[in-house]
Amino acid sequence: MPSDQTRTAILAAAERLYAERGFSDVTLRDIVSEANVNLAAVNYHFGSKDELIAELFVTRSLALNRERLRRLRAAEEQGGGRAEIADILRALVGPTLRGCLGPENERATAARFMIRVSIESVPPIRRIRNREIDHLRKFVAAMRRALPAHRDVELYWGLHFALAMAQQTVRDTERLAKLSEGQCDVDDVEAVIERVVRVAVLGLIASPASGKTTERAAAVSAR
Amino acid sequence: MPSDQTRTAILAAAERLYAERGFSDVTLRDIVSEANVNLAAVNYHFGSKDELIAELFVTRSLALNRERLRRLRAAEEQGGGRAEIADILRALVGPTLRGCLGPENERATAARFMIRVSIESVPPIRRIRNREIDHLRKFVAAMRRALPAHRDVELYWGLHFALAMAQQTVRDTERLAKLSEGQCDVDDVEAVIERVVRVAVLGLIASPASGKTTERAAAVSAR
DNA sequence: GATAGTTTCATACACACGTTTGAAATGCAA
DNA sequence: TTGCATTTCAAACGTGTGTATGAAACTATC
Repeated sequence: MPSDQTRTAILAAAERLYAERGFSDVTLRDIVSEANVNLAAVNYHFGSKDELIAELFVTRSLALNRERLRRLRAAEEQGGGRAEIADILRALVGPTLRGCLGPENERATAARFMIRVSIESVPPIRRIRNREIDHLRKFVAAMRRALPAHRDVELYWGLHFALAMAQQTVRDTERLAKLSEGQCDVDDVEAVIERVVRVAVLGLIASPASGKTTERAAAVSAR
Repeated sequence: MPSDQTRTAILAAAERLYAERGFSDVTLRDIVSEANVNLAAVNYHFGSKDELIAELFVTRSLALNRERLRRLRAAEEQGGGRAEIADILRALVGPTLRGCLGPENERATAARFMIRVSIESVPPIRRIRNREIDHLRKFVAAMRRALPAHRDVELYWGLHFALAMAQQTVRDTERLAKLSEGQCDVDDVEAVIERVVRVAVLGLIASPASGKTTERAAAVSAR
């Protein structure tokens, strides 16, 4: 029975450091020092540095996608098979933001790591990352049901922008804080989520390709 | 009189490679090979790898900021000192997108390099990057004049989201293309700019903090 | 408690990196 | 041409990296 104590310690330390400093700036020696294990332990338990990164990515990617889908299904179930567009986007960006922002910095590591992944393209990740497309397609399908009058292009752009705002908020919290001199409260995660969702929905609803844009946008913005 | 032929070749090659593959994946040997110069030339002309990056960044950063400000001033002049919010955001995201997207890949290098800069935080850049805050503050000031009823926080978020959508579009063109199976046309740069500006403006106008959100959002989306 | 399998450890290897060196080549003024 | 400064070049240096090795320590089964 292998005691995966060392394994776990390595994974935790690696994720923490990668999230903080990025892949290229973290060496195996940094990781083993942080995890208080021997240098050779990484290669013994994971085979190589790349496989360690890949394992981290697969684990977190699956968890994030599962959480997103869980919330999407819940929203669709509640609406009898058709979820509101706002709820769909909330299911998409919520898990990412919740994991990255907020005062409690412990759980932030996982999602911050995923953001790193979306930035730096280390070889082992690029292969796995194509699966994300399929995952996102499920959200496009849900959006299609929510906004049947919209052309697909508009939905793609809407999803793209929603993710853009969420990820950039995580990535560049520092700049936003400096620019606003702390006025933009990133600790209130739910408020940030609503903000992202609101703008994304507005952009979708008011899309020039769909009819009745005026009333729809007005209805949303009046909430 | 120093013939800066080598210098220029190094700068061009470095920018091209950094834009393509990021800083950490490009070695000096890659650069000098691409530029067809000797390995020692980099240290002779620039002192170190970091100083080469810094020089690239300073040059491009100044150029981008200058272009942005030029367009902002033009918009303000045309409006008699007060520019429309859409024109302000256009002046902000336009130069970035124009430099990065579009079919002609030659000029794309410069802006794509700047995007890399905004992603990877190599030490020499982090120092210089604080100046960007001051630059962005000028746009906040212009936005304040355009939307005097808005609280500053809303303006910060609006600017943040506009930049987010622009930068993510540049950064993740590939994912958007794959997801939409080529339906999202990123080659029509001006259309992309309008798309980003429109969504950002909608988010600002319909901001819950300002009065009369409904009519404003309706007016914009009806255009 | 002996033994086989698993895990840890100190150490070393091979390599790629940024940088340095000193000589050769080049350009330019007198 | 001569003399001097600038620029190029091949080669090497030192360092930090991921990985490999083989012995030691540990664990569990009989």
